[in-house]
Amino acid sequence: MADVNWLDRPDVTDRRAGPAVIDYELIELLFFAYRDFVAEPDQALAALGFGRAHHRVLHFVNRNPGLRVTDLLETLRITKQSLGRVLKQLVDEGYIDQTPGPVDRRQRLLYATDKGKRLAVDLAARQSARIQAALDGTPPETREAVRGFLDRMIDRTPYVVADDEES
Amino acid sequence: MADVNWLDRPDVTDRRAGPAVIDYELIELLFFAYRDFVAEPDQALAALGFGRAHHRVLHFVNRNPGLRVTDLLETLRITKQSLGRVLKQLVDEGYIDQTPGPVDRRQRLLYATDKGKRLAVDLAARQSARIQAALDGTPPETREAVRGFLDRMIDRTPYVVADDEES
DNA sequence: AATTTACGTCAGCCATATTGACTTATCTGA
DNA sequence: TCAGATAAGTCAATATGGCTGACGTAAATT
Repeated sequence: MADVNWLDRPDVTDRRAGPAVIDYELIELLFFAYRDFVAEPDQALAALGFGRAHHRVLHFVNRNPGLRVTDLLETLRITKQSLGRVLKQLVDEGYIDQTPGPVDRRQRLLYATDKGKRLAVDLAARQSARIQAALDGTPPETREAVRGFLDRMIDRTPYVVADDEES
Repeated sequence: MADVNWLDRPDVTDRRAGPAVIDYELIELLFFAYRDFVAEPDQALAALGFGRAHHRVLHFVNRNPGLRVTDLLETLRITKQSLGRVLKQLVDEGYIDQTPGPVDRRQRLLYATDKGKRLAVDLAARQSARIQAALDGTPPETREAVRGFLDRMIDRTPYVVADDEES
């Protein structure tokens, strides 16, 4: 059952049709790192009957009190219907409050309740601990290099929400 | 519709119950970076009637010719039944070949076909291009810092496959 | 010969996403 | 003022990718 030694392996890929060099190492490290990065919160959430989708919603609401539903849709890049189900559960179970926007009363501004804050912070603390362990003993430049790299991995082209109607 | 400026925001979290400092910035950058990292292959795959699951299987088979089904299960950390579905499609549509193990004939060693290799390389090239763009203009230390960070983000505790029977 | 292993399969379930169509309330601009 | 746009919610159907549980079969191991 010898482990497959994925990391630091020779590149045996047929690259006749591809570019000169493909960074398989970082591609695979990103896959494995992200897999384990989300696995820990997933476990904690499962005990509450929640999933990854609830985590994302609660996280961004907690981080941005008074967030509008539309903002959440753009951030998560999911549809209103997908969000609806998950958000409803979080509201019903007392993790998130909705209040009408003071200026635009069509809006339902979202706030994490105390219970919601506690869960959000608990999950974030686990993930942060993993990050800090991975940075442990490295100079500040390491975190800065990682920060810059991840930042530049993000699409900067403005995201357009798939037109629901108007087509 | 002003964008929510997620990055570099003040930490408004109630941390009474949490650790002194939570690295929200890297937590969120990881989410956004990974979201966009997989979104591009997803689009290309959708045109072929495949999904993210097919991508992962094809990728690791292509990278490790002669991989056993068991190895793939450990790498992806999914069940045999889940793998079965997507693997069968990839085999049926000529992206992956299965051949009996020369020494242990119970094994079905997996190989990407030429067609499979072409798709795998095409997808990897897109992801690699994104990575290279994110590293563009940075010194070699940046890639090394990222590599080390991601590597240390991976769980090192040996993964035990959920006992199917033997319980 | 008995047991274990590698792999596959049937059946059903769940979570998360999708598209499309429609409603309600509210805001905004000509 | 009122027509149209916008914010949000909802119903229904569908797809994908996971899961558990239960079996089956062939081949290797002890």
